[in-house]
Amino acid sequence: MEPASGRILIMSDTKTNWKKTLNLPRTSFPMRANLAQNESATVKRWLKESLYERVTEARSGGEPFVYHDGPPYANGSIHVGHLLNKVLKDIVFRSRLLAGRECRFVPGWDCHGLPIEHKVMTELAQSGKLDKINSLDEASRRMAIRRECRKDAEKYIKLQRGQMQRLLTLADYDNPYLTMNPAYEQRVVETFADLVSQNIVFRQLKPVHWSIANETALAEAELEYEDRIDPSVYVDFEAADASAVAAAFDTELDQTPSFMIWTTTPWTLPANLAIAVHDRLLYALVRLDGALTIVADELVERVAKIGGVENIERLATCRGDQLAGLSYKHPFIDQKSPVVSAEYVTLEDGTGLVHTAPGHGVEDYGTGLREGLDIYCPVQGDGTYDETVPQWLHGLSVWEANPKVVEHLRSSGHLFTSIDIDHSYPHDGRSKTPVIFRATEQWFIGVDRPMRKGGESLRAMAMSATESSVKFVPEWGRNRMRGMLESRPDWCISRQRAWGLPIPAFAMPGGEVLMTSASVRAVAGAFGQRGSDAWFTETPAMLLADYDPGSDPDAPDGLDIESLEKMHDIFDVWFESGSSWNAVMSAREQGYPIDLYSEGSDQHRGWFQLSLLPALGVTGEPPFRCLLTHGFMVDRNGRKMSKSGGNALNVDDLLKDVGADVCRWWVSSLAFENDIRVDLELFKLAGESYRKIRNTIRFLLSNLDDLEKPVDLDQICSSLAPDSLDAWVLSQGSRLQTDVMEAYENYEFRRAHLAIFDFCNETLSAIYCVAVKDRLYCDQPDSERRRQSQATLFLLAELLCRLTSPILSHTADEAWRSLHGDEACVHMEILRPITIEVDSRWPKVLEARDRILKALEVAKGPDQGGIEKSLDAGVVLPDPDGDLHPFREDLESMCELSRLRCDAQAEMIVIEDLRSEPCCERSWRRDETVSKRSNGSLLSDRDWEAVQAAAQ
RNA sequence: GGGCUAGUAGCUCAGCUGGCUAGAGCGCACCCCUGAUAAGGGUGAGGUCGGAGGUUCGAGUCCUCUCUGGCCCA
Repeated sequence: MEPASGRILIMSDTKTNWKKTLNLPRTSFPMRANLAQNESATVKRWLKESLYERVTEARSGGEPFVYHDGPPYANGSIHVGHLLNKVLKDIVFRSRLLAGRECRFVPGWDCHGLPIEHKVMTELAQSGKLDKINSLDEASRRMAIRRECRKDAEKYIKLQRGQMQRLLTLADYDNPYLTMNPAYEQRVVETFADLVSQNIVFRQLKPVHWSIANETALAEAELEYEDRIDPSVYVDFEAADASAVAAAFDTELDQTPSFMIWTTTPWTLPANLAIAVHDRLLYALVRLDGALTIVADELVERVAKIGGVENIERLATCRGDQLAGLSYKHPFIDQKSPVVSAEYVTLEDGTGLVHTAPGHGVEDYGTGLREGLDIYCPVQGDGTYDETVPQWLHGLSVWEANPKVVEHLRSSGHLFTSIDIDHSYPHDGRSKTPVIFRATEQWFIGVDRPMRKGGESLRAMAMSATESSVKFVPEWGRNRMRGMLESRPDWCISRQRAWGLPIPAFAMPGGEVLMTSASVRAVAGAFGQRGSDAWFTETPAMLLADYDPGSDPDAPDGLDIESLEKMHDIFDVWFESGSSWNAVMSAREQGYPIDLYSEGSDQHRGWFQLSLLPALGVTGEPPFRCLLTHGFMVDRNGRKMSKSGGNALNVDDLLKDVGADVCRWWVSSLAFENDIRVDLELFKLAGESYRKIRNTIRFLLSNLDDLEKPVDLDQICSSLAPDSLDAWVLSQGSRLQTDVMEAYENYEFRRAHLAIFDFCNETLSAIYCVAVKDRLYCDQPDSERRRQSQATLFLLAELLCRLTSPILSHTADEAWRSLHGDEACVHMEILRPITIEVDSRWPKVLEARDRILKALEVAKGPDQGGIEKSLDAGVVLPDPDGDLHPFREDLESMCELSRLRCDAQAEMIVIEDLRSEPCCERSWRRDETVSKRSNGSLLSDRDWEAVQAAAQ
């Protein structure tokens, strides 16, 4: 743009390349992180340098923080959920180390259990090896399976360990805990021995979810509910005594009525031992197309409609309690059974009269116990009937039996009607086959049994611990835990599989069982020495070599070790992981109770609760002081993620694509207690803000090239003038440090993340770095002003490296090494307090900056003068109190102005157009001191002096 | 079906015990810089706070119901 006419135009006589005379940024710290490649090198270097050992050693003597890793299952590749979990834990661990706490982190893996065994069995079947294994004797067969399972677990531990390390997590990966290690197994069994001594372990016949495919009892956690079509049958059970029924209804009868029941599992009818009614419900005696039957009064019309009945004739009604005590004849077995009352009878489905088979249902079982019924279960482990059922059902599987039973009822005239229904039915999560309820002998830990020591029950102790002595993050975890404890049944700890830790019980010839605290402890010792394989390879006498019945007060009478036989149950894997506070933390003398357990919110019922119960039984104290939970991953539409759903993200790809530090930065940005939306886009977004941090650090580093390092923090802080920009930015840094460390302390990683981001984005990038660019680039290299800002930049760089190191563990280390040389490692650092005096008028200065920037924006308008660059502008700033004047020079830099004048008389900001004034060729500022120099160039005083000094 | 929990700008989130014209960052639009340059700076436009009732002088914030998700159970 041409200057206005009449002004003096000063032109330079030279065409010097001034760029060469500037102190421009230089650094080896690249803008492009190339994380995928460089992070792998970092992982290797940390391992080579034994970082975990060195840093944990260096922190010994600090205030202890006891942290315990929950074991993931050693099966398959890690998924995004693991990524979240492990990164959160690593942020906790590293931030505690940064705070100078003594802390260790032992990673662990859950190795036993059905999922591995099922997979191994499937693979063995596919490769044709299963037939050979099945031909072995039972002990050898189990050993063969166990060997395969162990290999499989080891394979995945190795894979997952590599993946977790690739996430830049720091842990004692050389000495992890594995639930299949002998030392671990010993501790688990010892934990069990303590519970046995508390008198709360017992054996009982109980219907359990039974997987026919795997021939084992299943825990709730192993079930999946899926839709399934079953025959829904309405069956007439003929009353045994018509006159008794007539009396109950207070009427007269001309034929024998039936009780109509409803079930979707006709195969359980051979085990029917009762009909349950509700005391307070009203029941009707009705004639349905001529047949006399009894149904809940409210359901008569619905039932009749389902059966296609045309004529409904209500004869009488009575309450359920009138029916209880009557009896009926089984439709195809020669027996009479009672009508009983039960609270769980509802009018939602069926007829209001509930078919009760105590061997095939949890509620039925409860009723059976109360009414003194047999817990009768004619179905064997393989899902076929035994010899106690009618001949025509012998040997049939329950699924084959369903249509046969229906047909039989139809032909005998007992079937009112049958329709197929589609309903939610429990399935074995692994084999995807439907499960049945079946009564079997199982081992339990009783949650309501009084313990020998103290007389309290586990449930009572757990409730009280939940109420008061455990901290929950977030707080609603307490409610959740409480609700789950209130409703939990006795803990069934036995499983009928090969791949697990044997429950050390021995059968005596008379049917009695040897399992005392001392005998269990003896077997634990054997496991510790020889591993739990010993159960399959050794005799009872060998396993009990250290057991002396003579000194065991609980030993059964007439015990003869030689005549014992090993029993075949193994522990629920939850009992193994639930003993980790003992098998890992106590065993390694890390302390008890543990300061923090942190897992997904599903673990309220899982690991948290199942660690709490054994620990209370053994120590009387909860194993943890604080429970931290995170939510679950959902896809971009908020739907759950699953491998089978096809919406899961592959972690290996993610790491290749965006890098671990970006993933970690993303994790730190989450409100992790809620559901977490995961999508590649969101990682890319995190990548953008990661780059902002990286570039800010890069700017700091690149201006330290010619600075003598290190810089003494305390010396700089005490030498800075409180009204200097450097003092201001360091005071902001000090506050950042306090905020971030407090956020880390309280597991508010998001707060730390935002504080760090805002500091880089606003405090540094937008304000401080912009302001000091001119002095860094144009001042003489060793000018006091420049050196002071460089020292400040150095301290800021160190601060950012330290504060980001728990999150950006690779990048922070990379920057630290750029600052201190390749031998250094930021993760060895602890924080130091920053004390600096700062002028209290700084908020006013920043507020003035905002006003000036807005005024400049207005001045851009074509009708307002059209000054588009701030260096073309001068500003007159109202300063009635003289508060701003001391900051004049810094404020000028912060707004990138050529001139700023504070004026006590001015009433509003005035923008001066300086475009007609000479511009310094080197600094591009329109400074008052710009003039033509002896070599013909146009330079300001400062720049002219700098050029001359450099020339010497 | 039950317990716990979430639903605020396109996105990620703040909004404590009810009192503001509902905030921030990213993204977006426009502009500047080209000596942080596959960078940097400035300004600005975006919301009936899932929906419907109710309590209150006043509700994103309390109550009831409801819709859509998540975890754990049945």
